[in-house]
Amino acid sequence: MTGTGWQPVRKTRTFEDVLAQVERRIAEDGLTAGDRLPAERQLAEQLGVSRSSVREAMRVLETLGVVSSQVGRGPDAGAVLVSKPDAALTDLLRLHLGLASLEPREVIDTRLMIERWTAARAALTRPDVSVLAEAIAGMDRAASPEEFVEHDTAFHCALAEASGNRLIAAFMRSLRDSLRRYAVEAVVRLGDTSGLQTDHRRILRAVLEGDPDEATEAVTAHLARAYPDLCGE
Amino acid sequence: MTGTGWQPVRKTRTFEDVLAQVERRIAEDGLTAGDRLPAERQLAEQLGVSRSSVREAMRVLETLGVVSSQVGRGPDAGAVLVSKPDAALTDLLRLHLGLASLEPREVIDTRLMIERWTAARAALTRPDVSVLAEAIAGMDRAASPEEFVEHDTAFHCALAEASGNRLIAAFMRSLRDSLRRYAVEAVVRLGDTSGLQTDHRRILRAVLEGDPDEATEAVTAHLARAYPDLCGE
DNA sequence: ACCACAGTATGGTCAGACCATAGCAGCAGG
DNA sequence: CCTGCTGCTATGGTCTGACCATACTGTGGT
Repeated sequence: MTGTGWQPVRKTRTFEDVLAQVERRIAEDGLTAGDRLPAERQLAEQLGVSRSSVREAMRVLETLGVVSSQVGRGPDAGAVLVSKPDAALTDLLRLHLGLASLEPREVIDTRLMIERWTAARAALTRPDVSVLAEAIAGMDRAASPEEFVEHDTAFHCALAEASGNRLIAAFMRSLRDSLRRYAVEAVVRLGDTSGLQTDHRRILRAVLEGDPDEATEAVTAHLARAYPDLCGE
Repeated sequence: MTGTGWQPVRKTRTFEDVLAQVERRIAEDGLTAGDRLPAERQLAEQLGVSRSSVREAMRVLETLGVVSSQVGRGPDAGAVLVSKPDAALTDLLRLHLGLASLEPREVIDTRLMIERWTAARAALTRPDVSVLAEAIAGMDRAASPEEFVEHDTAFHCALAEASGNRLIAAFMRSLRDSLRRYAVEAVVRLGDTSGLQTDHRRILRAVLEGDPDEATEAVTAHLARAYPDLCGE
């Protein structure tokens, strides 16, 4: 694993073989989140490799949010299959942003794309809007830009959850994590948050009334207000 | 690293400390793709940890598409910073699909979202369409569903590249990799690919004429034809 | 019934060794 | 002077075996 397309003929490393075996076992045995993997020493013996190689494979799986390792003993100890792609996506975005191999504009553009989609979807599914309303109230009470952004994140992530697509929701959470700094900057730059709140209420109203086009329009206007230099086309 | 939000108070493991140090060094020294990291043994000595811990950290960075390790000696040997998020995203999607923690419908929905965005963007930027035309010609020549899907993937990925957003383009490539099986199934199920080709030409025409709304409409109709059971809302 | 304690399986870390690889430096021969 | 071979060396990749901290498990005493 670790990439299907690779031009170099590079010999597969031992830990990659372990990864392939584990993945095969997951597929064949139909393992899902909550199931346990064999212990490291046991797996090493089964596959005829050293524990180091097994550990490196575990590290990869852990990075991808597929397993979680717990020390100690008992039913919850050892390597357990989980489903936490959020951390992996967050790390991915943060590191590539740090490497300057992704520009903020690209990440913010992606966020706009996701927001438009989730808003329209949420308007169609008529979700429970109490979380959204609570987030707006939290922003009203916020005493600092950081606190405002915290509730703002909750609002937009709740919208993403409401869309019913876990992949897109996970992506949204990771994007917000990576963009927290820019979000705070945007709030500070604006100074007044009343315009943003007007947008939030307009989005909430559109979702409540089940009007996907209006919801899309509302989030577009919202992000254009927050990042005026990036949303002009 | 490995996730910013974590409720358990778990003691930071050594390799996580190494990751944090490496990430700090990347940020402080302004390292970018192409720069070299210290050798494993050297890094271990500098940080006062064992080589195993350094290696586990390297495995994480490699999984996230941030470094690439080359054996041997010389300027290209050792751990080099790269920027290859594709493999990481592909592995992420494939594993979570295998774990049944993501359903195909969610991944296909995500694809629809991205396609609509990239088509509209491509129509606005008026890209070089020769690659798109060549992909369509390749599909005309295709002798098998697999070959057809190969050129189809090239077409849609080229559209994503044309949008100018590397993050979204990378996501698109990963989605196509993960969905290859479903794409082939869809082509086989349809039997006749002339309808799909009509769609492709319509998309190309919309991009050529710089009509983003028509481009969006065209890809939506295209995916509705390919996955009729998933695109009804 | 409860509690204290030893047993044990787990992941986490370390030290040290060996291997294959691939560039590099030096030397021998033209 | 140039060319080609050869040994050196730094690199990642792997293995072994050890030790630690942790947290459940079972036992025995109260």
